Amino acid sequence: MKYPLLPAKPGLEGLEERWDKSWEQNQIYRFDSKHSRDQIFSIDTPPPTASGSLHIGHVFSYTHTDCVARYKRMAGYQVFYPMGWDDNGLPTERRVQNYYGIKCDPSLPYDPNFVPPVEPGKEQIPVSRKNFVELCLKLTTEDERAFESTWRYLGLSVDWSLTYQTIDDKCRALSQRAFLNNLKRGEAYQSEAPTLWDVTFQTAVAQAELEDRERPGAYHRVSFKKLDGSDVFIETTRPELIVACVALVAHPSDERYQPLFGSEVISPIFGVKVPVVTHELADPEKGSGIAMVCTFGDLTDVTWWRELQLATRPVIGWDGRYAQTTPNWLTDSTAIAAYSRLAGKTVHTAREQTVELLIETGNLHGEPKPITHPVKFFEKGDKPLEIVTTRQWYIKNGGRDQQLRSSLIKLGDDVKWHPEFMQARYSDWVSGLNGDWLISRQRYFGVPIPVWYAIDSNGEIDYNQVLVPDEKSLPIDPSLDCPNGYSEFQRNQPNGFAADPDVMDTWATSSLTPQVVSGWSVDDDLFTKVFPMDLRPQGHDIIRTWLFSTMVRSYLEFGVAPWKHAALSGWILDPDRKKMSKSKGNVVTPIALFEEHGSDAVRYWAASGRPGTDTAFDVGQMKIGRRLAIKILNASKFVLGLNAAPNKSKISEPYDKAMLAALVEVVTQATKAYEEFNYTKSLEVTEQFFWTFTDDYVELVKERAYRENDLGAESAKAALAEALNVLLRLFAPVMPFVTEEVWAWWQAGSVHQQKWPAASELAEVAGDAKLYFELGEVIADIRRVKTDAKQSMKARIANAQVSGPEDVVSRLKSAQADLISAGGIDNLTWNSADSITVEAELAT
RNA sequence: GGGCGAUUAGCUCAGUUGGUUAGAGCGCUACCUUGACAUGGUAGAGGCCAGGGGUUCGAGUCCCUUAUCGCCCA
Repeated sequence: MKYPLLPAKPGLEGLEERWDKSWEQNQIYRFDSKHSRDQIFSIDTPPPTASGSLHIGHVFSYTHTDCVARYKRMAGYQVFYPMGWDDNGLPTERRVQNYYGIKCDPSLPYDPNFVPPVEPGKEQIPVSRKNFVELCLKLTTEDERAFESTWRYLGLSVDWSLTYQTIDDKCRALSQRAFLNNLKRGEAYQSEAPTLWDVTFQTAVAQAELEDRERPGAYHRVSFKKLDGSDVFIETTRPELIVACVALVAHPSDERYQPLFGSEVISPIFGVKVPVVTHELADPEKGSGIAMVCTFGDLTDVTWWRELQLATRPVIGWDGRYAQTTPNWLTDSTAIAAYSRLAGKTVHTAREQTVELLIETGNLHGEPKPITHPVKFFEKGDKPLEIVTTRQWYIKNGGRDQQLRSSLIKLGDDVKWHPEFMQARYSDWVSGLNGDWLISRQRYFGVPIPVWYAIDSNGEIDYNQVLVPDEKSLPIDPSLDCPNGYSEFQRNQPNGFAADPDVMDTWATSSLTPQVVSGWSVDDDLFTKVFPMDLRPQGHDIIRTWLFSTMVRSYLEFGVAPWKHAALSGWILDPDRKKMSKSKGNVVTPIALFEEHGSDAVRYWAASGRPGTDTAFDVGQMKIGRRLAIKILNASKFVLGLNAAPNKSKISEPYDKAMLAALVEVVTQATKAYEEFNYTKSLEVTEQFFWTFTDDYVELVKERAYRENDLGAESAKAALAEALNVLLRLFAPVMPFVTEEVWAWWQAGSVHQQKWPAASELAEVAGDAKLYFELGEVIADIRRVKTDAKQSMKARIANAQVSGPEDVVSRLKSAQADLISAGGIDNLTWNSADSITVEAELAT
């Protein structure tokens, strides 16, 4: 057998572009739905956020999934492996604002001729919502093109014909349909309630998007007046909310305040009478033990307000500023004058003003005591959240329904978690929920909430009269489309209709990725074949958001878990064990790494990070991967340069059979590892064998293989070719480019469409693996003698004596010709001993 | 404060249901250019398995505890 395609000097350069093109042309990874459910393996790929850049952490986790996908494909499954882009939502808005120097003003009319400036100016140009959305789409399309080429360079075996965007028509329609189903079943509802609110983005924020940050604050000791004129002291970090105070609260068992319970006190500066109430949550240890309840300083205030049915006195508006009009609970002239110093101010300024007022009125006692305390932030925001009362849409998630909560926790048992301990993160999160899922966002680029409201004859919007669209008309934009039975001129008119102005939370759409890719409600045949999906790979940091919300939507719609397996990948840490992030400036761009080390080498590094384990960014590991890739090229070139071809009937030598027996064991272990999604283990056992194969086996059989017209040579060549054939397939999931390159030198088709090696393939020629390891040990001992004597490996050994147990010696004798030639031994003798020992003396 | 995870060679990590003398690669040191490979190869040195206590014939592995680090939650 001659191999005309075998290169004289093999190399890794250019493999990525060449094979990506070939795979695309030959549609190697195209999903074919003409298979039954049990032959299909479906993957619910995480859609990366389009408005950013792919970083090394993405490369890490997506490689893991790709290794599993490639294994499953070779193991005989039709792999359903789509890619999506998460392009709706706030990150895109921000990127578009900064990139073009524009901002969205929904009150403006659409300008079809608007062209954004080449360079963003100092002042952001206001544009209509439609113009804004158009620019979002334009920029995300460009970003997504770049993402796809990065993924192709990395060698992800996705079927690119299945790509989706969370903002595309299909996703918007599906997201709206799912919402309308939730609405129909009573799982989606609107409610006017205190809501965590980001004043910068002017949008509501869900529990899952919260972040506690340590911030400096100060306890201000402030006096309220009892009705008898004496003082009662509270300590507060938010004196600016005195104007919004509705009660004082203390623990029911607190002796100090017993006489006050049920009475009223008068607030400083504003002279408002507020009741003194009791509640278990009031902490006697904290401050003076009695606290001010306001509308709303924090979530505890909301609890007190709700459970004790206190008054509502809102002062902070959606823009984070104090209301211009004087609140109606302030009546006397000093209070009104005092409020004029707060009206229109930010929270920060109002606090300064209130402190001044407290000093002027003699109600601040002592210096404020500085403290550091956790303050709630929107994870993407940089101002503390306020709590404002707004009308919002919610989806039930068990946060207020013990039965649903228990069902969702139990649903976690229907998913197999990798690693297992990740299930605890899920259960803990669900157990700790304290409200339903707030899905409406007061933003522009996203999936619109697909409803309108009737307007009564007085021109007031009636939020109880929700107008919904026909399913067939989805996706709709209620600000552009009309509800059934109305016409456009009735928009915002008495007896007409008004659009819901909000969009849905990004997670409200991305929680539906299994439905999106499976063709739910669009392609029933596909849906039954790929849903529930086999695998959800994702980062463990978004268990509370993406994983949980996906469970919720699937449970509400179908009553089942959306996947059989969830594989949680770890994070990439920089060499100082810090999480890599843009703000630290320690992010590495993937393309530069691919070009420097080769994609296979980068994948090798990624695959050496165990499932669920945080892994250090390590260029050294990529260098090892590169060395392995080069070794694969060279070892293959050696085997094929012998014109070797697989032929089991020619394999006669015991040592050749021993090597194949050892390989059978590797196949068994590598397969078992992949069945547990443990690509790292599989790579490790394969790699370890491969190095013994090249260092020991190849060296030992080399001379025999070079002989001509010799049965021993035929045996060696056939065994080498059989082994190469198996090894290339074992390496293929981790190192798709170099294995494909070598495969093409001597085989037809793509290695990625071959069968995963089975132990049974080699069973008939597998001998006794023990000989493989024992002979390796002996040759290593021979080499050591030469190294110790600082001699070349070519140096002759005059006399060698190999000792060992009888059975070992008899095995080794069956390969003594190989040992003599590889070791350069002139005179070899055997001896009996308890363990293998080698004595050798160099020829002079 | 609660939960989860980690701690093994200078570095990055394996170490299976407890079972001989704890492994690999990188780095380091020495040597070798041999008909696949210098983008190599051969070998060597290097470890109180975080500390303490316990269970056991036997513990890196199981239990308790302390410390340090990371993450999630309050």
